[in-house]
Amino acid sequence: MPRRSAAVDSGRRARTETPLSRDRILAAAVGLADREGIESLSMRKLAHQLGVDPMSLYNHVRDKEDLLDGIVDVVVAEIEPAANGPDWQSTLRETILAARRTLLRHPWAARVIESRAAPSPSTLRHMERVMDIVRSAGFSLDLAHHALHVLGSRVLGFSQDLFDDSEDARPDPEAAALLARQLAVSHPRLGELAAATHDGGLGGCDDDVEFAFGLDLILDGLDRRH
Amino acid sequence: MPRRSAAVDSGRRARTETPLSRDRILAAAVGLADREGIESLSMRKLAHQLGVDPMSLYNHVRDKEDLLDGIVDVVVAEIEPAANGPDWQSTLRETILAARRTLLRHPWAARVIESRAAPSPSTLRHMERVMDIVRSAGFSLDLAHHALHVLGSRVLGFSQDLFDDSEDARPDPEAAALLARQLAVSHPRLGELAAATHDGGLGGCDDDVEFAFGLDLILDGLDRRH
DNA sequence: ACCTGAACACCGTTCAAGT
DNA sequence: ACCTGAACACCGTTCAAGT
Repeated sequence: MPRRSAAVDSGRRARTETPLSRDRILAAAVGLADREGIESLSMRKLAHQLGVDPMSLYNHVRDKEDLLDGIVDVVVAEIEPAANGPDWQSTLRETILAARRTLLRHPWAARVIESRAAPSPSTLRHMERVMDIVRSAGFSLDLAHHALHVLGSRVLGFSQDLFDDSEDARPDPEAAALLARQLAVSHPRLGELAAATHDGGLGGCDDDVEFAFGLDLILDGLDRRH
Repeated sequence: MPRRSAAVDSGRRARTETPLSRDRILAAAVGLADREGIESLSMRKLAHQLGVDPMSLYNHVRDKEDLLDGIVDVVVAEIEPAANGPDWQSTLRETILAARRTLLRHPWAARVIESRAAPSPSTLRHMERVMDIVRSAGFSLDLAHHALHVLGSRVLGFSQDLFDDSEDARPDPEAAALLARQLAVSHPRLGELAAATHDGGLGGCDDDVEFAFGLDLILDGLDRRH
């Protein structure tokens, strides 16, 4: 019975609202991933949310891989181009920080980008911008190439902080202190690090500060090799 | 009928061969992932390969997440510690290259490591080694902390080359040349890069060279800030 | 041309039952 | 203590049928 009423809804929607389209599907998929996490993004749930039969999606999307390619392209296209700064460092820095801001809005996106075999059109456009900045600054083709590699995932705004530092992944203060004391026994070098941070755990660092440190270190290194 | 004979086999095995254990399960899982890829690693296939009922695994492993935690720990434990070199740079370099060699043997491992929320015991041991190298070299706690972050996934041997450069992902030469000409129209900076590489495609770079370039750039940068 | 529903071949895991 | 099988609640996708 809910089945039937859903079918009626979808019939109504198809006539009175915008019909199904690839863009509408991709937008809904991004929204679903933002709201419920990427692991909750299934063809079936996505169809349900659009008020449509699961198989209807396949008229606009080849398969789930194609859907993932599509939402990556949508997200990367959100990265706003940076204005030209006084030197290549500041333009490149702003470009990469703009990418980071976009990726922080879609926390699932970094992982999905990594899982794609090839760059999407918007990703190519973004890489082109990065290459243009360094080539215009006079980098040799070879150094520009190295730059693209060493900047790695930073080009797309994520630095691969391997473990979860997020607020809600942190234990409460006394648990963190206990952990730090235990760590100090078996892993003294990590222990002293944990003891020095604000909350006594291994997390608790400022991601923005760490990202900027790494980015500037790389920009400096490239400048010296330039 | 195959069902029944499998049950008999498993009964036989349980008496004549080593019984099921967490270690045996993890070893089989690593082997399965090595041979057929991580996407083929399911609880059901793993049980089948061990000649055992799927649910038997749950006596030694809490759930699939626990299994993934386990195989990450096994792989990272394979990283051999580096001997002390003449300076901290060479010791750290060798430690990170050792990690890279291990991760290259298990191409699926980098992605699984990234998906874990917290470092495994062997990962902590490895990070402890890295921290010990820089602290023994006189790095301040703060700089050592930054170092761990900026080295990022390189500590575990992967540099996050975002897109597939592998041999078999490369198109044939004439197709690559065509792609390069098309790229040159819409993305001139990427086009000139593609034209300059050996096969005319965007891939075709030497991953080892790129990894070493990035690693040395970071080591130099850390040295200057030291 | 687009949408649908039934069906197939998979998943991970709970639970009650066996030894 | 360990193992098992049936069962549940999911997946992605093929295919034949509808409009």
